[in-house]
Amino acid sequence: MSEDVFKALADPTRRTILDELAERDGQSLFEICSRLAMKHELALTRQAVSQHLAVLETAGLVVSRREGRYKFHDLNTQPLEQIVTRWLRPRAPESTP
Amino acid sequence: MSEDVFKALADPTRRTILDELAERDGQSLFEICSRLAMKHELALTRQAVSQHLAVLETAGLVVSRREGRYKFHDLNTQPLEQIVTRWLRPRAPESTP
DNA sequence: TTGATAGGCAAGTGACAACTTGCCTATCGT
DNA sequence: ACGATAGGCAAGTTGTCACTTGCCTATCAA
Repeated sequence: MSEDVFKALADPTRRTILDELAERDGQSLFEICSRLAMKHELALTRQAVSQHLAVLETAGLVVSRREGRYKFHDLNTQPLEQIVTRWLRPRAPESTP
Repeated sequence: MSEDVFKALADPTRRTILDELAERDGQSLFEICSRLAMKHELALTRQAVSQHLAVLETAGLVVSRREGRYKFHDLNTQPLEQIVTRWLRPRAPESTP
């Protein structure tokens, strides 16, 4: 459902998480936590980030894979494509008549 | 600010308004109200729709022009383009190595 | 000028979402 | 086995957002 995608993108912290995953795929929860703290001065608890990741995963924007006690997260940009084409009408060099 | 764009797109009613403006540009507040009621069974007050339009206008997704006692609203898809390219990395035929 | 129409401003309410706190489970190293 | 590390679950709180209600301004028609 694209509803979940829009709701997931509504939060600035979640968008920053997507930025970080776009920069480097396959990060664990703790890696994302420290990156948010270091690079973005976002001092969130581990649970807060975990909940954000759950929202992103429900939206399909993040895919996770478990390996042992680690859980790695990957970015999935596929749900983004449909949300733009929703209002972008076929391009005409001039505006519509 | 793209922050406003994401917040504007977070609400399903606002997305429906964008749908209606994509279908027909230059609608007044009352036209949008009745369209939401007729086509989408969204029985909102005039003020509710007006507030939604204000949010969309702040985000730059809707541009309005006043003529007499009427205020016409037009869709502007330009702010949408940047929000996609934010995470869409350069395309490779296969997945990243 | 009066009434009707199109829209605006501001305070109040209810619901949801972000975040925290506290506790619990699972995997790895020694 | 034991401690440490990586993560999960659930309840509570606070703030924000969507929506309503009530009143006010501006334009047009008669």
